[in-house]
Order: sequence, then structure tokens, then C-alpha cells
Amino acid sequence: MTEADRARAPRRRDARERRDKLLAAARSEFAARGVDASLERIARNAGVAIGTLYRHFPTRMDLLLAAFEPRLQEFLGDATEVAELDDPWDAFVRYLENLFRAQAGDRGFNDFLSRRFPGSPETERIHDELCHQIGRLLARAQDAGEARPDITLADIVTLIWSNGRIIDATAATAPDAWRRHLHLMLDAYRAERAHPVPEPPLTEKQLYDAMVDLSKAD
Amino acid sequence: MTEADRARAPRRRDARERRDKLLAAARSEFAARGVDASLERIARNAGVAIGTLYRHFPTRMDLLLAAFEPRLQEFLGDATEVAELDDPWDAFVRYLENLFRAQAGDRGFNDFLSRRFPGSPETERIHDELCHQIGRLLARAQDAGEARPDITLADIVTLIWSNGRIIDATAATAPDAWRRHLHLMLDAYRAERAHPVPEPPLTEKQLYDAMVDLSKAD
DNA sequence: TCCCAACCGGAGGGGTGCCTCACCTATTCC
DNA sequence: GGAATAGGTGAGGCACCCCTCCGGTTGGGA
Repeated sequence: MTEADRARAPRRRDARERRDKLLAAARSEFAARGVDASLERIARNAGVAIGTLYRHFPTRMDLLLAAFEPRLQEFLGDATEVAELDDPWDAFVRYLENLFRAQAGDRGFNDFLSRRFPGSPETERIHDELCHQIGRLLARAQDAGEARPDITLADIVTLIWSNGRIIDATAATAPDAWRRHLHLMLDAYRAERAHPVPEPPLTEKQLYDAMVDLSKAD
Repeated sequence: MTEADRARAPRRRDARERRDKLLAAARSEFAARGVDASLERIARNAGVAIGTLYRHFPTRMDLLLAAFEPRLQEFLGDATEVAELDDPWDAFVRYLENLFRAQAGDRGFNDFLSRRFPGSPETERIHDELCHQIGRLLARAQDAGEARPDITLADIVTLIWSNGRIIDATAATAPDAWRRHLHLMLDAYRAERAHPVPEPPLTEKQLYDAMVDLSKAD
């Protein structure tokens, strides 16, 4: 990992500074415009030439990871706390509220949650971890008889997609609108209300492929 | 409307033919790539020069309208039948199923339903009509005590947004996945044992603005 | 202090898309 | 059949974006 090490800690001070400026600009640009933000804009906002951006972060994914990994790890960490709450339903709801709040505050985060990047083992690990957390919380709520038994992880990911879209639509005019949709949807998830659903959940493969498809947007 | 008339019925036969080819290409391209599809691609697919496209349809909206208006009017017409079904809940569900199926089959239609185009009175009229139909069906289901009273038209539009995103994600891998989400959501809409929701619905203005925001995508 | 490896800048090639306009073509109408 | 004119063409200007490469700059170890 000579590459990665060099990128992580440039020898010269000026290089380290520029790298930090790039990261700051990237975070704010990704937050405002999603993971497909223009790299040239990021370099411009950082007050740095485009070549410098590419020297520090040879690919978009390198920059994305450097910008988001700390935040994502932090989220994954905080989540374990919530997961330990006594009431299984409460833990499930709190986890989703936290997740969606993070989604609502950052379009990059929003995009990131909805997609998968098969070329990047690091992000795949993070996604696996997220799915694992959600799956456990859901299973716990189902075992307690509070969540209906016929929903799966794929349904929650579907909700994440929904939420992403709702956030995109309402970010400027009603930034908390996503909460309403979440809580309506939670009524659908409650065991007491369950009606049969005429369509099976996505299989694991379908789910994975769909997330990948979202990355190769037009 | 000299402009519009001339566009609608060109004097020369070859012009009429080219116009038809453009419309066909536009319909298929919008269906595949959404309302932001490349006009140059459409011209290319129609076997016609870009200048010809602009001669017939000076703005993207002109082309969009010419391509979609018949289909939209047809949908609005068919919908009145469904709306007359005896069971109010059934009518509500059938209407949404039809709407979402149309959304699922055409990305342009999908985009169109989620957005509003304030500059175009024609599309505004269509959107108003759609909202009116949905509002009436919802009110009827609520009056019959079958739909919970605390949801509004804005919640259904929110569902349309959700659905659009789910379709984008699953079109290639599970083209009927949207039905599952719709029917889960319907469980949330049922009046029986509704739980209070911690966030008010969007106001009419918020809803409108949010739909407009989706049109000025980045 | 001095030098060189590490670093930076930004022009430039390649691509896509929007839209216009001057010049040419072909249909239609007399 | 021949003009008048509606209509077609596509190069080209402009604005983005991605990414590379090489000549010039500079920090910091010797």
C-alpha cells in the first residue's frame, strides 16, 4: 500500500495542508451535490489546481472514502449503542431515525447509502456492516412480535431509497418531511396491522444488483 | 398560436414524416432515460439533424408535451372509470396501482409525475387534474372510514416520489418491486389502529415547491 | 546553505450536451 | 415546369466534465 500511505500522510507540510483543504471542500461539495459532484469544482473551491486533486486522490472513490470514512465509522459506532436499547421496537425506530437524519443532512451520505460500489472493498465492508446492523434490529423486533414477520432487510433498504428521494425533493422546503414518511411507514411495519402483501421481497441478489444499478446512473 | 399550429401540422409531407420520427424517438428515449434525455441522441435516433429537431420543437418542453400529452390524457380518462368503483378503498388502491404501473413502464412518465414545470401551463393543468383525482379518491376512502383521516394529498405525492426512486433502483432487476412497497404503504394508510405521526404533512405550497425543486436538478 | 525529490499548476486532448445560423434542398402551388 | 419558400443540415460557439502530463516550484534533509 505504498500508494495509500503516501496519500494518507504526504511528506511535505504544504502538501498536507492542500490535502486537508481538498478534503474540506470535498465534504461540503459532496454534501451539497451528492457523490457525483464535479471534481473540478471541488478543486476550485479548495483553491487548488485540478492536478493536485488527482495527485492526492487518483480516483473519485479515493476522495469519497477519505471524505466519508470517518463519519461512517462514527455512525456505525454510535449505532451499537442504540442497538442495545431494551425495547426492540424502540431500538429499531431510533436506529432508523438516526440513519435517516444523517441521510437528510448530507446528500453524499444519502447517495452513499442507496448505492453499492462493487469495485471498492472498503465501502463494501461498510455496507455489509450497515446491513448487518439493520438486519439484527429488524430480527429482534420481529422476534419480540412487534414487527411483522413478513418483511426483510430488503424492505428496509427500499425504505432507504424512498427516503433518499423524499429528502432530495423536500430538502429546500420541508427538511423534516422524511420523518413523517418514516413514521407512516413504521405503521405499516407494525405486526398488528399486517395485511398480506401481493409481491415477495427482493432477494439478496436483486437487492445487491439494484443498489449497484443506482451507481451507474445516466 | 401561429407557432404551435405550424409545429402541430407542418405544410410539407417530408416535414410531417420527420416530425413523426422525432416523436417516436423522443418517446422511446424519454421512456428509457427520463425527461432529461439528450436531445442530440433523440435527433440521432430519429435519423434527423439536430437543427430539424429544434425547428419542430423549439424547446425541450415542446417536445416533451407533444410526446406525452396523448398518453397523459388517456390516463386521466381511464382513471375516471376506476374512480367510479363502488368500494372507495378499492378505487383508491386500483387508481394507485394503475398510476404506479404507468410510472414503472416509462422513466419519462415517472419523472413527469414527480415534478412540476411552472413555466408550462399545459403540464400544470395536467398535474392539477391528477392531484384532483387523487384528492377525491383519498377523501372518499377517508369518508368511508377506510383510510386514516390524518393523511393528505401530500402524503400520496410523497409516495409517488418514493415509488419513482424504487422503480429507478429496481427496473432492471425486479421490475415489480414497486407493488410490494405500495401494498406495505397501504397498510400504513388503513384507518384501523392508526398511530399518531410526529410530523405534519407538507402544506400545499411546500408540496408545490418541492416538486418544482426536483425539476431543477443538478 | 544548497539541492533534489516531492509537489503543484494548468494547458490541453477527449467527451457530452445545448442551441444557433448561414447555406443548401426539395415540395408544393401556380 | 419553374419559382417561391418551407424545411433540412451540420459545423461551430459555448459550457461543462474527466483525466494526463510535463515544465516549473519549493520544502526540508544533508
